[in-house]
Amino acid sequence: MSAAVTARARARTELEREIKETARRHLAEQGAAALSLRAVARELGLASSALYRYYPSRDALLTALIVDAYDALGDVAEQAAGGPAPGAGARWLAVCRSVRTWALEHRHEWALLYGTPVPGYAAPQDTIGPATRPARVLADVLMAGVADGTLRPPARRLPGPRLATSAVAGLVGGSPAAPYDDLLDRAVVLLVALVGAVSYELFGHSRNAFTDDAAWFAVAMAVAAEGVGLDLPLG
Amino acid sequence: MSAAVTARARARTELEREIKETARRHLAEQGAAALSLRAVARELGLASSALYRYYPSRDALLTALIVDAYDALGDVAEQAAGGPAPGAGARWLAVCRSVRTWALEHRHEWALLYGTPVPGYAAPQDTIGPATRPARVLADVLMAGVADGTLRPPARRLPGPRLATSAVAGLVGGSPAAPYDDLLDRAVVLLVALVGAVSYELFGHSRNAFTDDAAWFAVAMAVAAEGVGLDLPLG
DNA sequence: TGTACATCAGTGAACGCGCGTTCACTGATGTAC
DNA sequence: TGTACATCAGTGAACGCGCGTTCACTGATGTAC
Repeated sequence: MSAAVTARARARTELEREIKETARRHLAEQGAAALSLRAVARELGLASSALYRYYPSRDALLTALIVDAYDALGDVAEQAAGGPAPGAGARWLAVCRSVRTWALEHRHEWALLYGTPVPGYAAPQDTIGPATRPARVLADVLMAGVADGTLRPPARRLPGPRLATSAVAGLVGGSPAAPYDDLLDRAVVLLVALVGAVSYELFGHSRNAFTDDAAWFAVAMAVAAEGVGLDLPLG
Repeated sequence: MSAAVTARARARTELEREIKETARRHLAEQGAAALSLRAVARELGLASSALYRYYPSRDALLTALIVDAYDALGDVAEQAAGGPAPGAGARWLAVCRSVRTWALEHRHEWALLYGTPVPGYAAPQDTIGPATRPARVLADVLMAGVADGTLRPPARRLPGPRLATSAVAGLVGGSPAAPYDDLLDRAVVLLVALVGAVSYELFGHSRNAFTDDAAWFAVAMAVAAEGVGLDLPLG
């Protein structure tokens, strides 16, 4: 047997998939703290020790789930940004809405990405790339907005030195020129408002505060965007 | 013996304090998930069962810590709001800074309040009052800003119906009149931006993004406040 | 094509750990007369 | 002031639970000649 892929290799790939899928379901139902290798093995009818042929530790499995979650969220955001909406404001609003929807459908995965860090767990290198995808999406939308004029320059320049590092500037291919030279410092507020608003709702802090959470979310994104020179098309 | 307070009662009060203090320290060092009754009892030289004379369950102890944390944060925010800074913008910036400072000094307590909800733990009634204190502080600052004219009315009215419920309106003593009639919908963005920015930094998402986290935080609060008609005095 | 050997997935028992909670108990503290 | 009784803080053993990880093993799958 050597038909490019052996039966053993196929079985391995398949079980690898099943393990991750089961783990993801447990994560979705109980949260990261309750994710246990033994429980996953039990459900798959395996000895718990068998999982160590696939992941060297619980943390490794968790890392795989984190990377997948960042990628799923990144896909959703990129797709929304690439939609037909005209202008940076409309595109950003579409991104925000898609992120919120994904978060509502994947509460525990959202918590894993943006909630309290799992104690004792240090995110390894592999997560860094996927984690910056939403920021990249924002960067692209804003740069397009600068290019097509749908991003207003700020009314006045922020005082003091610029604060965004070259890591941030790298996302937009270098620091923008005047009159947008304080754009990077401003822009991260959009990310913070997005993540903050979603977490605020998801973690239960806006309970009983609004008659329509989805509508308020859009308002919040629009209000935050005003400070960045972006007009989000409401209603 | 009945000198108003018996020796037994004094001992009880004292031990109650020690339990909470020890629990709070464990929480601060390890996070909520790692908080264990047995560990607290061990450190105090007690049998673990002894704690049940003081708290009927682990969750009850956790609730006490949550209430205390909300109150500590509320104290800090109220004090900052009552400071000498003139105008709503300066006062709100002072509040934001004090909240951030408290959060940096009490990371796990912040996570307990605004991070991922503890799975299986349902916040009881007792936490609701203390939890709304920061919102009350914001409400007071804004109302003072309306009164003294340091809060700009918005350039244009938000489209659609108002979304804030009467629970929110209650914080400012009823819905504000024109031209501030969409103020409540806008204002919650300040809260979301504050909590969002602090969590973003604390949970590690802004690592390597800024040369000066404290300075950027102020910028972020100022940018968010522009959409609410509030000028924060930077630099 | 057939055989000898190497690889590797999965097993099951074990180690060592810590947890929340219950319960019958003891002995000290407080109270009523 | 002294005695009889009630209250209550704290004990220590036990119940029942689940976890991550290691290790020597077996038997099937794959490979080289």
